[in-house]
Amino acid sequence: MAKTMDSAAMRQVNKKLVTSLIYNQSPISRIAVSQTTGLNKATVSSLVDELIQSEFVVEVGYGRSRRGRKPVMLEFNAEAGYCVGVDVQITYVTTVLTDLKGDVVFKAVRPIDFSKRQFAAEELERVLVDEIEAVTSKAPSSPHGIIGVGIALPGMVNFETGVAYYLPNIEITEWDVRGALSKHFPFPVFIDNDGNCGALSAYQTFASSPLVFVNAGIGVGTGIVIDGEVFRGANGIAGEFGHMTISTIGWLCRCGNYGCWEQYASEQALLRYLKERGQLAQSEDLALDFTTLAAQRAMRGNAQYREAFATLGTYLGIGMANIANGLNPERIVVGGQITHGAELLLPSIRTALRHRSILTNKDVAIDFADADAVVRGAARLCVANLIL
Amino acid sequence: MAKTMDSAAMRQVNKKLVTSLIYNQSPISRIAVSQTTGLNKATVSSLVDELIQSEFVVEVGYGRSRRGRKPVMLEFNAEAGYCVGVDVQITYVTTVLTDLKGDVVFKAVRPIDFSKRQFAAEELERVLVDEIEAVTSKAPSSPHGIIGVGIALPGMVNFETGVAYYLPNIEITEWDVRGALSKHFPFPVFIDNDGNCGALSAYQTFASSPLVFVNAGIGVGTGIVIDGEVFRGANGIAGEFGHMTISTIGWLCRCGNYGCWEQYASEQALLRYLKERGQLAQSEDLALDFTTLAAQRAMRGNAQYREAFATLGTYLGIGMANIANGLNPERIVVGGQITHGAELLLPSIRTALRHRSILTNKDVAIDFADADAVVRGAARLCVANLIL
DNA sequence: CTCTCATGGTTTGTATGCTAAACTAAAGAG
DNA sequence: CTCTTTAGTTTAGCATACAAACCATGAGAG
Repeated sequence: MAKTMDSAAMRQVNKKLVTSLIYNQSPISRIAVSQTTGLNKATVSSLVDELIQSEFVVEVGYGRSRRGRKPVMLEFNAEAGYCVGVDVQITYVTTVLTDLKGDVVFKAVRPIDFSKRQFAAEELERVLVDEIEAVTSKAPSSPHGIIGVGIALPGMVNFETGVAYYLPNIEITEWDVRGALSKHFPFPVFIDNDGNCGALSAYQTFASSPLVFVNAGIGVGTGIVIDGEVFRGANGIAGEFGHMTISTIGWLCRCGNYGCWEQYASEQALLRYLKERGQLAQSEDLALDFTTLAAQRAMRGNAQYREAFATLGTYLGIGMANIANGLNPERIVVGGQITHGAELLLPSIRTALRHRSILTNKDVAIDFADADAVVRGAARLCVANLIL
Repeated sequence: MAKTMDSAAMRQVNKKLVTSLIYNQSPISRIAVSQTTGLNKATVSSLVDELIQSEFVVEVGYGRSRRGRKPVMLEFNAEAGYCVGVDVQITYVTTVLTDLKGDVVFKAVRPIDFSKRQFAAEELERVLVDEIEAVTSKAPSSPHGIIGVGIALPGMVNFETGVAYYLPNIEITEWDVRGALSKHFPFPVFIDNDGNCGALSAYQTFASSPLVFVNAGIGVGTGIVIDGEVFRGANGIAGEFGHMTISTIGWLCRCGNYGCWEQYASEQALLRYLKERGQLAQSEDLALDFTTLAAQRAMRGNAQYREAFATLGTYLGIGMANIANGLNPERIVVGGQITHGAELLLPSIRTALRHRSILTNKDVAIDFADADAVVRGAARLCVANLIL
């Protein structure tokens, strides 16, 4: 049943609203909070008192006013606690410690090539426990300590249950990540698809709604954020636009289908475009820094490389146009390894969008995320679910 | 700013919850409402009193209980008021009067071929006013009278502002429908895209979330309902999956793009498939009952016609798989003229979905809507926005 | 047929949390 | 120094939900 309201729930709603406002608009005075939310200033004072009590908010001196008493400025206390974020990729695991504002305090990258051999879930579990322990030991002491850990996984996961259905490449199925990790840690464990994590961190940066994150690396995944919430669909597996058919008789995809977008807009695709142009041997395989190096060559003026990126951009744009037509997002953010070629891709992405989407979607805002987007989004899971 | 809560808002939330429950689960007792919502029975009694006072709910006798006092059964009073729904299509305008439950009380179809000549907005306005007046005069007297009119339009419209951006085929742009009609009627006027209206009526039938409605007629439009709310995107034009590229070098679409889904999954497409198979002359054009007649031939065993429908079904399924992968809907409902060939289409739709979508999306529920889905959804706009 | 008790629904008292308005605090202007 | 403006707190009042006591009703036991 949908949620009922009572005074406790009412206060919770208002408290969240005030918290979010202070979080996003610091420094801000009580009176400004009252005015922008519409809440009575007495109510705001009382809510702020609670937030100060719990140390999530601090008073940071006085602001300006043309006449009369100066406002007391409030700020969200980023150091009230810390979050752990983990990004599990096929070739490495990145772990970060962030403050509550999402700023990275400590970061560790551990190379592990899941594509080389079969990994057992227990083995990955030990790696994760190690990395999380290493990172939490770096956390400064704080009122709330480590509030939680968020884990971004490359595959189909259920955020609600904490179970990973299926991680392709890593070849792990039906793994209860939350159950496994909760045994080791006193704080809550969140898991999500890496595309969703990227979307969450992009939302923190841009606050656009709806926002679509396109995670283009070895494959293509997407995440959708609507009104600040990750959109998960009926079974928690929404956002797999990477397996959208854009060419009915196209390339065979690892999913068994033909003509999936990810066959045309991923690093794998870039590799193929370069092979087609005779720039790489057929035996060549994806290295970790493949796109970075390819982008460097293209930037140095190699016409074949530039064309390969242009082609990739066109196909990225075609898929983005499809999504734009369907969801009419306010903004699309591109992340993943492919962003190393951002400047090379953007013109052809824009062209494809203008040709292939309708009305205002032609001019949808496009941005590129930085390399840490996914792992910061993973850490963000804690803040999004526990505080805001 | 997001919404704040006060006691009035709290009551409104709870009242809506109780209203919806009675609306959907009639007949139901106060105690059952209390138990399923979790609201205190005193609260339920007080809310129900208000609903009875305003005549939206009536007591309809006693239910059963194993021992003790019999429960007083409550029912939503479908005759407390009436809604008008209008479906503007290229060849006709359908107008219905429905009760608050959405049952059609009166229906009128007026053939008007917008494709034959240029229609001015004023001309269409007069038609709509005529039809709405005709239909409202049939409304039985009721406590709340006509609560509103909802208009489904085939094009890009802004639900919030009541302005139609662009109606292709009818060739009307930037028309303030709400402003024009509000002058003539005392009740509120809602407009929406026909796909969204279909989605809304499908949601009433199935209550699945997320739900996608695919409106396949002359073109293909879609509507998305998430948690009972139509998803409209940033500018109110979400749901144009009909212009999703499924073949990058495919047929030219009227939108200027190549390979749009609607070029492969609409009645226009069926016409082309039949021409390709030599079953129709190249000069043949779409008649109003084209698909109905074609389906009849196919059902009578004409192999060429059957294949044409199978091809159409495959392409419908490809687009549906794309949407399913991206949105992971609980259910996809197909509506529009194409549903006259439902039985012929379903097997190939299912096959395409199984091949082209991932995990649970392979088995997403598929249903076909009846012919009145869009116009009932238009009427539903009133109930959805004014009562529930 | 009467008593008991389970079940449905109402009444009453209380707690919570919001708002409005009065009040206090502080600072610039004249 | 006083007035006025702005920020924030205190107080009083109100709406609403909840809990518990209370009333109403009917089936089953005896």
